[in-house]
Amino acid sequence: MAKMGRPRTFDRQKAVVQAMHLFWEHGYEMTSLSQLKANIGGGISTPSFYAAFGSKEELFNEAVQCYLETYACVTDSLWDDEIPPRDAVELALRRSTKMQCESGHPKGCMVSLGTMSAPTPELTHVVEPLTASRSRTLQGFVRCVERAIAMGELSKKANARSIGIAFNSFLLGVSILARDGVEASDLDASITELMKLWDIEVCQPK
Amino acid sequence: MAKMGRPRTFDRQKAVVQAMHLFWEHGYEMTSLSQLKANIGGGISTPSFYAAFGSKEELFNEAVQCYLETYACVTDSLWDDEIPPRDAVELALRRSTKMQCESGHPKGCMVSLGTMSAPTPELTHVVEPLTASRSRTLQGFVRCVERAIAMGELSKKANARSIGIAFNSFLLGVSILARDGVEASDLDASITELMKLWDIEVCQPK
DNA sequence: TGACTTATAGACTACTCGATACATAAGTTC
DNA sequence: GAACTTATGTATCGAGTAGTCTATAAGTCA
Repeated sequence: MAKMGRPRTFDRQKAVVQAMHLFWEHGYEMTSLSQLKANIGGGISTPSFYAAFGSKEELFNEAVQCYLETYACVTDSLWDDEIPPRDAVELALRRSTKMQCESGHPKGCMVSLGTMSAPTPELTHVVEPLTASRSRTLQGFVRCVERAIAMGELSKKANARSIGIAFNSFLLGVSILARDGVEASDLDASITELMKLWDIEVCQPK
Repeated sequence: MAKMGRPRTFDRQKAVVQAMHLFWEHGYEMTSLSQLKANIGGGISTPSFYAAFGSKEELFNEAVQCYLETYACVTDSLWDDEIPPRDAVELALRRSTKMQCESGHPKGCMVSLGTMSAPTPELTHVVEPLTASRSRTLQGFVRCVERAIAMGELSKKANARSIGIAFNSFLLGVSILARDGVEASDLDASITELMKLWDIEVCQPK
């Protein structure tokens, strides 16, 4: 049975993607309803917007969900136990950096740059999924180091949390550098340097 | 000769510092005139604000200048040729991280977090001093690595720009981690790990 | 055909934004 | 004292914010 009532003049899923790009670029608060309406299916009216999405906040949540299910997957290797931990870390860094510098969408990572998106305490909950995702990624890096220690690849003396924070902090910084226009090749080369941090912790053969 | 006219009811320099803290926390756009007025000397009126500072943008510029001349000095070691380059890098990282986690002002670095402060192209110039400062800091890190190579401390094969980007990206990430509530001690420990990146590039004695 | 359902368009609400006009208050200088 | 200078308070501006009301258009179902 087909849907009843007057059909929508725009593609709802495409609209969520367009909204995601706007929120990604400008943050939650700085993306206005006018911008969103203007960029959805060649422009829609206010009631159409509210009928389709409920509110700005609900659309933001959908956009974040969409981001997490697509672009954010570049760091999935951090939780893949099939991949050797060193490769998992390097893959996450290289894939994420490459994604953040791609054309066709805003530079940087929506999750990282979302720190400033809701500067007032009342709006903290809006941006909570982003905070949670950052926390999860940090845990992912730490987890890989822990796995390497458990496997005997890294020394038992290695500080998993400190090393994990180092990799994670580097990756967060990439968002800002990508926004500032640093070339993807430069960032990729700096990952090669950063990975030496791993190699220096490797257990020396006796 | 004392100043003519009715005296101001608030301390202008203190007001700039208070404004700096607000801009630091919320960014340029998300800091409203109401907030600024309310937080200056127990509350001032609109005309008093404009008489004293000209406009929101001019006050922001003053606040940025104030930041650069005070808090931002934590990375000054990067341009101090009296300090051995490795120490200069480590000092900049540790001092900046410590400052970013201090209480008494917003967490993170105003310069780093200012990326998102002016999301529209028309406002890019407002935030230009912050962009310039980020670029300068990156150059500072690269410069230290170059100095170490010239001194023979680091291998001639070392890629100064890549290594500099790695240190700089880490430090940019610290702003986001500090906002997210990561402990200063954890960040400091991760600096210890990161500095191994330097040591691995050191010329091996033959 | 007519009842039902959903989306649309235009007008409008209450509020906040940054910024200004005008009259007045509070000082210094002569 | 009067003239001058600067800051202040009240009241307001036009624009933009998120969101709502009412009526109508455009479909499906019986």
